[in-house]
Amino acid sequence: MPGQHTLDETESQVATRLAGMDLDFEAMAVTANLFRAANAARNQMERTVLAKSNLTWTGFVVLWVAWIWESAETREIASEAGVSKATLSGVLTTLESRGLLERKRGERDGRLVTVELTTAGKKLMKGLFPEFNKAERHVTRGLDRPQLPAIAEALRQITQAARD
Amino acid sequence: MPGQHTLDETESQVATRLAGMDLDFEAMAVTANLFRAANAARNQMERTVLAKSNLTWTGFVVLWVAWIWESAETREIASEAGVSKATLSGVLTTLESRGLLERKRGERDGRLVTVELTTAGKKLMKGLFPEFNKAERHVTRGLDRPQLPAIAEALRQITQAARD
DNA sequence: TCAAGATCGTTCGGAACCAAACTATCTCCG
DNA sequence: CGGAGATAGTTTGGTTCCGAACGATCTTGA
Repeated sequence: MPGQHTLDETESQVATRLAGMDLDFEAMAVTANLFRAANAARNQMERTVLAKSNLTWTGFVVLWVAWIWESAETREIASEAGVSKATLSGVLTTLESRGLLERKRGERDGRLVTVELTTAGKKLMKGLFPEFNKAERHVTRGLDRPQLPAIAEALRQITQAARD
Repeated sequence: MPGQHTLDETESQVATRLAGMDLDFEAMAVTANLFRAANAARNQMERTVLAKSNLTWTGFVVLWVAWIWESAETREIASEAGVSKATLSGVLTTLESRGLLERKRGERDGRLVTVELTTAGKKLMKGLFPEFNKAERHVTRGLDRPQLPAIAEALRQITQAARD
């Protein structure tokens, strides 16, 4: 497959190309591989799990958050899903039109909108999530099992550090 | 800030909500935090580094790949940047119209297109990348320094495992 | 040599994405 | 009270994003 570089090739090219500059190469390696890993995992899961249900990544995440919290306010969902409220608004419209969730105006506070899965939405998630989890196991299969919690914790630290 | 959950709250809600199901919770924690971390880091860097140069994330990554490899074929760039060739085509048009790079038809193979940064593009990257690296250091500052290479390696493993 | 098939980048249609502007609602305090 | 300001979600305008269909170019094998 010409034109394809291995991870090693890329990283050594980076090292030579940037040699002499005052850079933190270890931090660079962590973030570069963070994005690569997230991207590769996301693509893999879109292809193998989500495509057959005709769901986008964001659509799935939104459904997931609403499913986990039984019922959630939109700004919670936006925050958990990592999208802007503008994006969420559109995605909710899409999912609502497919009958997977419902919007409900807040009764106590008329500005708020609460999201709840429909029966069809719940059914979909119940069937889909175990498959999704299989894919999660698949993409982490190269890691030492006992190492897993430490890696999750390191990633939490990055999330924390990036939030300010 | 009502409607905001901490990471801990979210994860414990997940645990109770999915209790009893036959799931790999440790793999789940790794991937969930992988996406959270990548998202948070990306948003942080877009805001603090890229916004002032009016660059999108993908635009920056594309420039970065072409910069590192001096000159690159589009399918390389698409692969490294983690976007489809369709997306790349549009992004290249945008960046080309801003005078940051140039497309060149392959001479030996008329199907190929090679991308090269213009002087302006090189100058931009030379000034921008050190700042970008500062942000990389920033988002990894919560990690134990000696641990960094191991984390990068774990992320490489995930990338590898997700590629099939 | 020259069709059949592979491979490349672009185009197309539709969803996702965001910042900024906007509407509606609530809160606070004079 | 009631208006000023804060907060919530939607709309708008413009880019990014992808799969699928498409032309153009190269490769292969009879």
